[in-house]
Amino acid sequence: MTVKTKNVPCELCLSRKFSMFAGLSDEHLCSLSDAKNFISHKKGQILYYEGTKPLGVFCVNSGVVKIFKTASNGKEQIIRLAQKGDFVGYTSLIGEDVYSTTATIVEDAQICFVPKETFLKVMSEDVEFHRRITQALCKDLGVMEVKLTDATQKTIRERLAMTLLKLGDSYGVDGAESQRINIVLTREEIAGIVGTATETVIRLLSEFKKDELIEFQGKKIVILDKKGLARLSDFYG
Amino acid sequence: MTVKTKNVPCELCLSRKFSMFAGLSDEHLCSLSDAKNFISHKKGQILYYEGTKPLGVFCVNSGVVKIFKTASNGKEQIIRLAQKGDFVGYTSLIGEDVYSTTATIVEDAQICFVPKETFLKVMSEDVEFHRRITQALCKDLGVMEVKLTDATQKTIRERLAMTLLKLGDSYGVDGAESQRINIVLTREEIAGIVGTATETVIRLLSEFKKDELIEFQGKKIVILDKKGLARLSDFYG
DNA sequence: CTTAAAGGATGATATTGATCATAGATTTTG
DNA sequence: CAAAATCTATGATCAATATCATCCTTTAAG
Repeated sequence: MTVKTKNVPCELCLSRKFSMFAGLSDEHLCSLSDAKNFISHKKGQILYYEGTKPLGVFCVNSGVVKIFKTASNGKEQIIRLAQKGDFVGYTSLIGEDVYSTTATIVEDAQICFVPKETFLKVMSEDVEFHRRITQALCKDLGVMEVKLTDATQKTIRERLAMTLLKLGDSYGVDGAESQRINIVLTREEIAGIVGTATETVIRLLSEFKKDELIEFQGKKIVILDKKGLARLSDFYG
Repeated sequence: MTVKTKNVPCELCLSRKFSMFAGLSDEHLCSLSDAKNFISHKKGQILYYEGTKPLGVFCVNSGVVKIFKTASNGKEQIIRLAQKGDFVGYTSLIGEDVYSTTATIVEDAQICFVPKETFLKVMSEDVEFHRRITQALCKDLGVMEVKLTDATQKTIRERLAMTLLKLGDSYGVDGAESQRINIVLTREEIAGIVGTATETVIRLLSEFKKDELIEFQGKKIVILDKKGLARLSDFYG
């Protein structure tokens, strides 16, 4: 169930400092603080559905959100995972379009909802903020270009190895000789990131485990051999 | 060879009206006109290479430009084709990054080059223009999401059928019962759009031809049965 | 606490599509 | 105009991976 907790003022919000809201004037921070809603979400809840109209922007304070498209065969293609400090749903809002994706909670999350008017107002008044957004969009486009190229030109094994390394970068907790990916994803969700069938992920993960590239700790994956995975993920290595 | 022709002033440029430059003030148009370079490019020439630093933005007046990434296996993944009115290379410029793609001429083109400073100045001074750019970026992101999803979830046959339909939309010349795709692409380039091997494209195209979905007119493809292709391109049809 | 549902694992099988090889057709170039 | 280069075409083969089926394990729900 969604729980509206007492609003933490944006001025005091820690995750803000990692977000595009960093650098806003006090005035704009206050108008955000006033207008926003701070809401706790449980795993599985839905932030928005593909095809519906954006009413505002979500700003992730904690937890993880998956943003995906549902393909015509019913499978989910995960476009990205959003965590602390990330904005969700702003492209559709700014692009004045319906949501091109669906967003659901993967790990219990606390998320601020900033209404459309407030967000657009800040954006139009703070040129620097607008510029940061534009830049972020450009970076995102670059990332998507790489994803598309990888999707068509790399094998599933390579893409899975890459995916693990990237998850390690974003959610990794480093140990002595290993890195635990500190997020629980089902095999189906990993398949949704890689863009493959669930069974294939299961098989390849056991192969990686047999080859001592990774191991399982409960529901989490531990990377044992980063270089090995990197070698696998590249075409020539 | 690149030929610098007499600059057509932006005020009088027809293709401008289809571009994001539409709606600029006379003052900004003039500063563009003064700073830009109008250059004729021949097929095969290169606008920029992946990994190099953007020095400005290209605005296509006529002709066709392909924008692609080179995968680690050496194959080209075409990200998009740009034609009259399209901007090329602005994401890397705005994102303050090196080019993420390479751009080359597919059909003889006339292209304006607007230097970085001029472009950024206009962008910072004209909020509306900035907003249009931001919106275009959002749309582009939406397009890339669809492309990624299709790349992982659709078959090559489906993607090729889709590609033909989209090329028809962008470059089609309608006849009585058919639509000629009025652009010359090699099978290798089509493969680069679809994200597959050249041989596969050749085989599938002959299959489509045998099934009377398309025919060849010289080096161009004519769509005979749009609905048939649409049915093929969808998962359930 | 028992049952149902979801997730994970594994085998068998089929198919798609990549790769390699070769050859003809067309275009470009010296 | 001849030679080289590029493009198209087609066959043969093979590997990767999707799909289907089944079973076991874990988690969630009544």
